[in-house]
Amino acid sequence: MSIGKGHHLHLIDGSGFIFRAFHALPPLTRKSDGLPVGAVSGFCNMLLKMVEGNTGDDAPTHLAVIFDHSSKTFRNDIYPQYKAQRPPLPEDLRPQIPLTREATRAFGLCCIEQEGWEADDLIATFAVQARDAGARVTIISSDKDLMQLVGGGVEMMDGMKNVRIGPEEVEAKFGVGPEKVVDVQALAGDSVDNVPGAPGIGIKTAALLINEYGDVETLLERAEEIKQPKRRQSLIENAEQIRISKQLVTLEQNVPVEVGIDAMEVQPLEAEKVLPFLAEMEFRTITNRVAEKLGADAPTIDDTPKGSTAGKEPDLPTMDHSAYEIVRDEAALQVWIDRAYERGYVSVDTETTGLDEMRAGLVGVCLAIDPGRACYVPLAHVNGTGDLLGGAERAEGQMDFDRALEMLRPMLEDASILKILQNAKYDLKIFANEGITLTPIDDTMLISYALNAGLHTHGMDALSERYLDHKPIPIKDLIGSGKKQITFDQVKIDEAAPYAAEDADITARLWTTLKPRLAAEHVTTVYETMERPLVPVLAQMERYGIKVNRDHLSRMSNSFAQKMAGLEDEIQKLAGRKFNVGSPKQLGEILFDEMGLEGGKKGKTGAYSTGADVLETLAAQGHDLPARVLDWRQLSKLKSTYTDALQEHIHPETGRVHTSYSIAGANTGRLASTDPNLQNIPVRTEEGRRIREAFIPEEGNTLVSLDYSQIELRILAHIADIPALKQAFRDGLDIHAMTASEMFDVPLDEMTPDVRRQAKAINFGVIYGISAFGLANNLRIPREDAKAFIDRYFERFPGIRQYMDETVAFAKEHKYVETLFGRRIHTPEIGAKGPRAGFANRAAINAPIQGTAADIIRRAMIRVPPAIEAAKLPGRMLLQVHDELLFEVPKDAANDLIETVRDVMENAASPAVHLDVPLTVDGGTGSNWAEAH
DNA sequence: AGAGTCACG
DNA sequence: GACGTACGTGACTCTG
Repeated sequence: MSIGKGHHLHLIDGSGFIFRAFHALPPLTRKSDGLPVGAVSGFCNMLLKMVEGNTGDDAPTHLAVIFDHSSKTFRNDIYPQYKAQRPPLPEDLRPQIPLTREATRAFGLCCIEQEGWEADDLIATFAVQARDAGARVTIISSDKDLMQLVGGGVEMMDGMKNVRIGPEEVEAKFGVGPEKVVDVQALAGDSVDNVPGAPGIGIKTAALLINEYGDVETLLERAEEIKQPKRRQSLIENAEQIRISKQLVTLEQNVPVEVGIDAMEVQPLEAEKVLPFLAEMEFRTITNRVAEKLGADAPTIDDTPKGSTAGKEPDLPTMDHSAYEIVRDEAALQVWIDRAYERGYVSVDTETTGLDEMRAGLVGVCLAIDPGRACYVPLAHVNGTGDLLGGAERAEGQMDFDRALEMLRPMLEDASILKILQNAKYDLKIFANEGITLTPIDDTMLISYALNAGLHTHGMDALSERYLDHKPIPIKDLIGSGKKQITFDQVKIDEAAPYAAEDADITARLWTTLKPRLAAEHVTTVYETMERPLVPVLAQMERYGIKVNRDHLSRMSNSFAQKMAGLEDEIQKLAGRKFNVGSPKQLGEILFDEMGLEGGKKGKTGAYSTGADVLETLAAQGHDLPARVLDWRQLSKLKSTYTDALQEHIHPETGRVHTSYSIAGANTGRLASTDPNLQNIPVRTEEGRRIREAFIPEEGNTLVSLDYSQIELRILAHIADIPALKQAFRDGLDIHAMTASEMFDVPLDEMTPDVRRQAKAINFGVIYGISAFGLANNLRIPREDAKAFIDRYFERFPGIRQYMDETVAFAKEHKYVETLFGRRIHTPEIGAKGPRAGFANRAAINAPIQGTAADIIRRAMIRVPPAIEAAKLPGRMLLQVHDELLFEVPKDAANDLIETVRDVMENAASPAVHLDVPLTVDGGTGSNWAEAH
């Protein structure tokens, strides 16, 4: 049924309502776990009123709730300051935002939001579509920006005050009719949204002028005629600003909407959808009211307080592999897509031919609607393994690959359907290969990471066994291992399906179990601001890769090989026999048994230790063999790990190297780079630094490197609250020299490099949870001297000792520590007996510092792509190395890029945290990474 | 598979 | 008083 005459469309301004409910209602938290739900409660009451109150002739036939999607819209391109001064979302409101979406869907209502558009633009578009089709439209909102839409069958209703707003009410407010509202707004401006308007002109004057001249354009053309000098001057001087203001306040009525108004037809309230949601929120009154209205039994609400970690496990149906469906045709797939739309969220998993997203092909897609309801959609399975002549033939019983993706695409890209994944970045990249942008997403791996970093790993198998008490089917059962390993497309569909669908099922179950704990354990903000938004950013960086000069690496490899051969000969001559220089065991025997050198220490395995420190000590005593071995080892390392291995990682089609970042690997919040690790490319030695020369920009471009200066020490100065350090950073002093001066009473202008070096080692030592032994080792000084240094340091900076003690005490009490941004790093080993106690204490001291630095650069990385786009720059972010970001940018835009990114990086802590020390960022450019750094 | 070594922040 | 230690990572090689 198409919308038209006799129909009545209600468009509810969801975002506006949430804010009003949040501020108007007293705070309310869910009894069982403290989750703030006041706004959700107010929102549900409003929805209920909508559903209940609309029974007469005036009842809507169609209804949709519209939400703002993100803050960035075309208006920011026109005017970057638009809504820029808005305070951040209150902490108590943030976790409620997704819940209001859920509430809308639970009430069986159409829930709409769309990337790049404000709710107002969507409302305008739908209102005009419905009006033009001959239907009546009521916009439920009190937002004055929507008043321009009133008239011709469109009216507004203030949902809270229950007041109708027609053309008369609009005129009473603006002094002009609805069609002139934008002109008045353009002149008057709006301080809340940062619309500039004409200074000195308010609504009254604006209305006067518009009534006289008709519209903004005519007014500006004839501005000279205005008698009042102030007004005339303001209009003439601010003409451009007024025109921009009009663009800002004018709602877009032609948004390319993803949902049609026909889909908004009102559905009857379904008890089985709405009651479980209300019960889960623990809204007793509303639950009972709705149950009564529907003639259904009200579900029992269990709101006994749950322990912070011992949340009651949801009752999940048992794993049943035979319940999984294999989807082989369009009709069957459509049923699952419809279910996803009905539910509003869906678990998704992909099966592919390999683990490297840049080379893997999509083999099948799994969907799970709820725990236990999952399917597998085979797409590219083959029979057998193929032969030398070409690929194997396509297996029977699969739907067309492209057709399936075209059917899935709208759902996968639909802003109103949440896609739940385990390790979302992987699937995001696989779908990106097919031109599909998966959004929005939730990631069970990252939910677990936000909750449990430090307690366990966050892979699916580990999470399933831990939280679902279920061991998933091992992939090896299907594809084998070692030489006989096959790829997933060669697995028979009937065998693949239970494994594949199970993964989506497990993901759905993990989400049900873990997601509610985010709010209960107060890490929703961590997840929402530093984990979830990072996924698409990293996916893009990884897919883009960095160009590497193969010839450069190849030449270095050859040169290293020659030098190594020479050293090997020399070493074996010195040893008096042939042996494997790469074998620490053989080397130890040569050095300490055969040559009888002093200092041989056996480790727990009974082998001599031949680490660099041992060899260096021997070399310093004048022994040539260990000195040669050190040289050999350096070359061996550079050759095998870098010049050789890196070449293998150059992608045949892109000519670039595509690393993969693990988001949930490091306990502290740091990223880790793998396959290849691009976070440990040599830089400390001259020889090694030449490897960085192989990392180059595309023709006409340059590499830009921006890195935080001393970020961890700055964070330490802030957290431990050390006035002298904070002041030194504010004054832009050499922090190590200043520390040395303070400790050793040497004036800054008499500082020697060696004294400064010692102070630097102490500064770093503090970050690591200093010990006399560690410092002595590092500086190669007697332990007593190291201890004296540390005592002196604590004496001069007493806050450091206090920070260390307090952090360990906090860890002992809570079994976790926290970064400034609320990231929790669990410290289960704290309080252990024996040598592990020291480890745990130092890790606890280090984690808030390292973790806060990691949080800051994560925040920067999330803000960089939109900032680059807002500045209309062509640059791309390529790599992250803990405190450094590397970019590729056309040469003529390099300076602008540095300016833009530096601003983002230096202000990345704001507004969540105000640091007492400035963050400073150094930038450089070059035709390779060595130059740029 | 684990230990040893060494590259980075 | 002894324990044995700098924090966080990943890749490669040897070895059993």
